[in-house]
Amino acid sequence: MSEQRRARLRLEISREAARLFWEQGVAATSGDQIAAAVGLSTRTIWRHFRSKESCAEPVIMQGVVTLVTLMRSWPRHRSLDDHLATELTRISHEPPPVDNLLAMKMIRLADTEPALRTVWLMAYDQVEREMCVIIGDRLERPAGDLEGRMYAAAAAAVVRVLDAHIGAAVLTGADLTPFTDMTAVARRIAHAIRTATGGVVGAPIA
Amino acid sequence: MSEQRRARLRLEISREAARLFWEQGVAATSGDQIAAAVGLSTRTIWRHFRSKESCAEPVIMQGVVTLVTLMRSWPRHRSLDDHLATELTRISHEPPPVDNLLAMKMIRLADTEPALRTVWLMAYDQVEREMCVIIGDRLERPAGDLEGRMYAAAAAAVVRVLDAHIGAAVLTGADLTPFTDMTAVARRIAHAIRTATGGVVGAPIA
DNA sequence: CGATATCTTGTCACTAAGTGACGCCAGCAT
DNA sequence: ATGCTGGCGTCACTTAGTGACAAGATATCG
Repeated sequence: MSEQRRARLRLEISREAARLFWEQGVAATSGDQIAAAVGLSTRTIWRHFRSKESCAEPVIMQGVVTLVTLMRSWPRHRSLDDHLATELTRISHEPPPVDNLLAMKMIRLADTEPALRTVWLMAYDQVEREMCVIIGDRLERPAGDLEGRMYAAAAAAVVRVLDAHIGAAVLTGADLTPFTDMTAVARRIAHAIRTATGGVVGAPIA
Repeated sequence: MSEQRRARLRLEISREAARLFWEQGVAATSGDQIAAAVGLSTRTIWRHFRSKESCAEPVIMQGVVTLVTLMRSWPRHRSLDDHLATELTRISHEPPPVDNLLAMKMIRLADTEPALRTVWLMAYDQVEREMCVIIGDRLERPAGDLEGRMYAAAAAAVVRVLDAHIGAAVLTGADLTPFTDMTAVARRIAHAIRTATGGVVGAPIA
C-alpha cells in the first residue's frame, strides 16, 4: 500500500473519529461506531490505529503539518521571521484546511480527556523529532546531538503552547484580531522559537 | 484515605509494575500479574490507575521529583545555578532513591513501547504544570500567562531531554564521569533551563 | 488478455483491559 | 454496642484489541 494512500485513509478515519469524539465524547464513541461512520470493518480500524483514541492523531497532526512543512523549507540564508512571514501570508490567501477546526476541538477535548491528551503529546513528540532533523541540519551538528535535541524539544514545546493558546482562543470565541495579521503571527512564532533555543535557531546563516 | 497513604500505595504498585514491565515486557505483563505481585485484587489496581501502562507513572515521576522539589525551594535571591549546585551536592551524600534506576528503565522501555512513552510524556506534562507555577510565581506574572507557560514548557522539555540522556548513559553503561560532579550537573541543568527560557529563568531576583 | 502473486480487507473466535454493582469489614464517632 | 464511612474483594459484564484464515482487489509478468 502506497504511503500516500495509507496516510489518506488514516486521515479519513481520523476525521470521522474526531467528529464523533467531539459530538458525543470519547468514552461514548466505540470502535464499531467509527468503523461504521467511515464504512470499514472494525478490524480494519485496528489495523490502522493502535487504539481508539489514537484515531485522532492524524487530524491533530494536520493542525501543525503546515508549520512543520514551512520549517522544513526554511532556506539557510533567511531569518525564520522573514521566511514564516512571507510563507504564512502567501498561504493565508488560500482557504485554511478544513481539518484545522477539528484539530482545535481535539486539543480542547484533550484538556479533560487524559487519553486524548496522550495522543496530543505523542503528536508533538513527532513534531519534536522533525524539529530535531531540521535544527540539526541547520546547525550542522551530528544527528542525535544533545544540544540539538534540547533545542528541538524546547522549540516543539513552545509551538505546542502557542497552538493550544490559539486553538483555545478560536473555540471560546475570543478576540481573534491578534491572529489575523500573518506577519505578526509569524513574528510571534519565530520569536518564541528563537527565545526557546537561546537565540541559536532563527537567524540567517551566513 | 489520606493523600500520603494513597500516594505510597500507588508508588508500591508502580514499583512492582515497573519491575514486571522491565523483566518480561509490557505486553506480556497482565493486570492480574501486577495485582498478584503487590498482593491486591485486580479490581483495586484499576481503582488506582486508569490503565495498565499508567502504573509506571509514579516511578517515572519519582525520577524527577527531586529536581521539581529543588525548583520549588529555589530562593528568589539566588541564581538557579548556585541553588542547584549546593542542593545537589548536599543530596548526593545521601544514598540515591532506589526508584531512580527503575525510572531510567521505564524511560528506556518508552523508546520502543508507545504506550509507555505516552505515560512518560504525561509525567512531564505534570512537570510542566509544576514549572508553570514555579516560574509564574518567580516572574510575578499572572497564573496561566502565555509567556510563563511557554517558559515552563521549554524548561520541562529540556529537562526531559537531559533526563533521557542521563538515563540512557546509565543503562548503556556509558562513561558516567560527566555526571559524577554534582556542581557540573547543576550547571548543565541550570544552563539548559536558562537557555530554553531566553535567559529569563535562572538569574537571582534583586 | 490471462494467470499468478501480493496486498488489503472482512469474518469470527478469542484474550484481556477496564467498569458497575454489591457486599464485607475495619476504623471511628456517638 | 451501634451506626456510619471508605476502601477493598468478588463477580458478572462490556468492549478494546489480536490472531488466523478466507476472499476479493490489485499489481506484475508472460
